[in-house]
Amino acid sequence: MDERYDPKKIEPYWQSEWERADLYRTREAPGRPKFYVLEMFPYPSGNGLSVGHLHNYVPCDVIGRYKRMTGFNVLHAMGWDAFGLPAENEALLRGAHPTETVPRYAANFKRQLTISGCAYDWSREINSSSPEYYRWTQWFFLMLLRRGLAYRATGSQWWCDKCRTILANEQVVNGCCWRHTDNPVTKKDLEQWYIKITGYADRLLEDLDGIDWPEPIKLMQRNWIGRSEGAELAFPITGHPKKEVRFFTTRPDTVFGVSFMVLAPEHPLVAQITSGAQRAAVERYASEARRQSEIERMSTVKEKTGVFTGAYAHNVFTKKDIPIWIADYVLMGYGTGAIMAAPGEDQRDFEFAIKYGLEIPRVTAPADGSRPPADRAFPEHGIAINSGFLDGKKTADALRAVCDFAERNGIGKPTVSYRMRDWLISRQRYWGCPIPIVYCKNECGIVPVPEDQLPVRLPPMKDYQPSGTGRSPLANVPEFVNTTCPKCGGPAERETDTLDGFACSSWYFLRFASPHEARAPFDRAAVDYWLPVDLYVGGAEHAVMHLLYARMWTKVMFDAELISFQEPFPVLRNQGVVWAADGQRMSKSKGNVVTPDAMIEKYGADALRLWELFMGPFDEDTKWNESGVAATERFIVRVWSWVRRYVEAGYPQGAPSEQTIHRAHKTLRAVTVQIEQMRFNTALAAMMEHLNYVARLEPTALDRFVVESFVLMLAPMAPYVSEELWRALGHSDSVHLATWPVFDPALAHEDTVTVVVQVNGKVRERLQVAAGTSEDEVKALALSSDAVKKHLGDKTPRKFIFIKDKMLSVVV
RNA sequence: GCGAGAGUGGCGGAACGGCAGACGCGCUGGACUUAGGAUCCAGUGCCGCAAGGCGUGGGGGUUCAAGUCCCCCCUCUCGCACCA
Repeated sequence: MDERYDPKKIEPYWQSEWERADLYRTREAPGRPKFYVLEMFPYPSGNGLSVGHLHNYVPCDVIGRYKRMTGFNVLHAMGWDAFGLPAENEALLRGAHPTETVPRYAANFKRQLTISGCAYDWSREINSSSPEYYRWTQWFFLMLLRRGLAYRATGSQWWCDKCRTILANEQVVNGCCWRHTDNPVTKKDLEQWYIKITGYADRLLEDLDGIDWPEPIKLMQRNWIGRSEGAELAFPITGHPKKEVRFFTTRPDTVFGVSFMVLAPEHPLVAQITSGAQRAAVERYASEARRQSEIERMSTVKEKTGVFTGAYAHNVFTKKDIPIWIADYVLMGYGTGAIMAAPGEDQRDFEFAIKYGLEIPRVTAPADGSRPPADRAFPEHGIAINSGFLDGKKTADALRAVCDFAERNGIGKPTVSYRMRDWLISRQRYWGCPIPIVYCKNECGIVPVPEDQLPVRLPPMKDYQPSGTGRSPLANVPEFVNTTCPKCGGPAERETDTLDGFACSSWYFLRFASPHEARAPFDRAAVDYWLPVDLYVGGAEHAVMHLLYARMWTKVMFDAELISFQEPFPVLRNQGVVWAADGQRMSKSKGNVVTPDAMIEKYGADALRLWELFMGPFDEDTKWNESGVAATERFIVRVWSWVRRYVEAGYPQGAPSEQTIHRAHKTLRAVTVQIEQMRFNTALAAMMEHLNYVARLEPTALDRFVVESFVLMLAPMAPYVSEELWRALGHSDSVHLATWPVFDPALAHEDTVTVVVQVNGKVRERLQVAAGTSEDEVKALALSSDAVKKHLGDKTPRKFIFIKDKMLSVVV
């Protein structure tokens, strides 16, 4: 064993030894419990990994290695979410083609993860942009289509007329195009594919209760789904005998207070009912509303605006005709795109009514009998007033009464509305999974590509420019577009849009179970064995979309009887964000990125890993500080010297003191418990504390258990140095195939404890007593203590509170 | 605006309602050294010579006992955006 710890020497050596032994290959092991640990599917960016990314990968690796040592058959694999906008943008800006860059970048990620000591079964590596993979993404899309969960509808997208292409939200900067920052973007209507995720809204909501996820994430999903109960009602439009305004409300009890209605500017009724006199103003307002950038629409300080359509609806409750307005605060995408305005009970309607001088009836009074406030709306529940047959009813009762009335009279019914909308899955992009659909020019219409003809391959394109029509660049490839109809054999065109990248990441966790299965997306037996994922780890930024889509696809597969579980990730944890030393997000443009490569070069991978674990709680944000890596390297050096002295002494089976044995077991207990809880920082602190003690001991005051248990505890966290130390201790098998040491609870138990004596809540004495000492004994000891006597003075204790092995509180 | 999370030494952070500051960084002193940005030893919340007192963003409260529980307020971070 070398005198000096030299990571540059041992890390590459063990790396190649492990590869030679194929150490991390997951082998089927019947009879052993399985554990599937998974990190969120990364996009292999050209910038490579930073030390921030490792804050996810290293902890997962520790869990995987730890579980393996405790007898689990562990699945830990890695793959690439390789389709997507960044690769395409890079191609457009720099001419670097994704078919070349993606494998190169992925290889770089793999290299970085490997030198960082992360144990993946690389034989299971997958890549969502490979035909072997996206063939099955297409297969899933067709399954959704078959089950009535995919449909076409018009949706509007951002459009830059200089790029002559569709823009993603993130490509719209200050209302202008990202490449033409002085060119305002507009909206363009396109026929696109949607996934009917709203049909799963209730299940997605209910099943949150049964999964072990961080509460904030669950809450975000609940808010995103945004279930609200209410009623859908309709009022006839005056002067248009067959037309009515259908609207959703959560407060049907306020119908007697409805003094006007508001439609979304995009509402189809607008064109039909607007009066001649108002037409010009309405059209002007509608087109302005449409042009508004997201930023403008998001502004909360913006004053409410709107325009009268000149048309009236008939409030069937008050029997009054009420004006119909349009306003951009009513959104076409929610409910029916129309509202009944109850300005007395809704603050937005109130503001609108004030501004345009509309009537503000008050139909809800506070339950305490006071009057509603005059200067604002009263949106809380209360008692119905000025409301005909509802008068005197509590809000909840009035609500039901209106629903009953509406149902009896055929003007509406109770309804549930969701904030969540269907998933727009079409992308007008080249670098994505082609949508396996053909449009027949004869009679057949929309025809799915038969499964045996999958995959629809992405054609190689050397130089792709936008089509200029809003279709993806694929529209420029005649060999791709022109095809024959699978049904009638006649001329047909292929769908040129590609699938949203979230489609690829909605099922990848299944693929790792049988990554090379060629006849199906996955092998049922392998999925039954490995899934669901036992521990899923990723950033909170994926709280909603990815996790919701993946959950929905899982439920669809369950319904299709392809799998036997309904939740893909029963346990989810979020790692914290590692901020750069300057407090900003690490990014190449800010020049504050710290790479694992640089840290490994300077301190070694083990030191980097330990610092990733030690720098703070795994799930909390923290700031990068390089001096910590130097500190964990020092820790490793101290372990090295300690073990080396023991090895050089001929690893004696010495005579450790009772205290040494106790400390070894206590540390082992702490580390075991804390790794299970993913509290790596305190686990490592316990090991440091233990080392501070044992490092002073002579080798003859140690034994194999004391030394080896330490090396074994270190193994998941610092795999290289622990392998080297393990071999130096005379083992011929890898430490990573060894078994996690077991602590003896009796030995880990404290024999002597410090019992604190408080007088009136202040600590006045500390007594060293045997664990389990009785209250009477402690009391006697305490009362005979000078310090306690001094603070008691001549007062008599009134009360004693005794917590065994902890404290005695004396109240006088 | 709504929702969520967080405020503890010079710094990162520990702490089943029960000894606040584990562990580490930094700093101070010392040892060993030609040398030290190496290693080892000691010290290190604040005030105080000491006894002791004060301390977990601020203010109240519950309790024998509060960083931890309750109420009000302040600051920061993240997420969402007029959801009828």
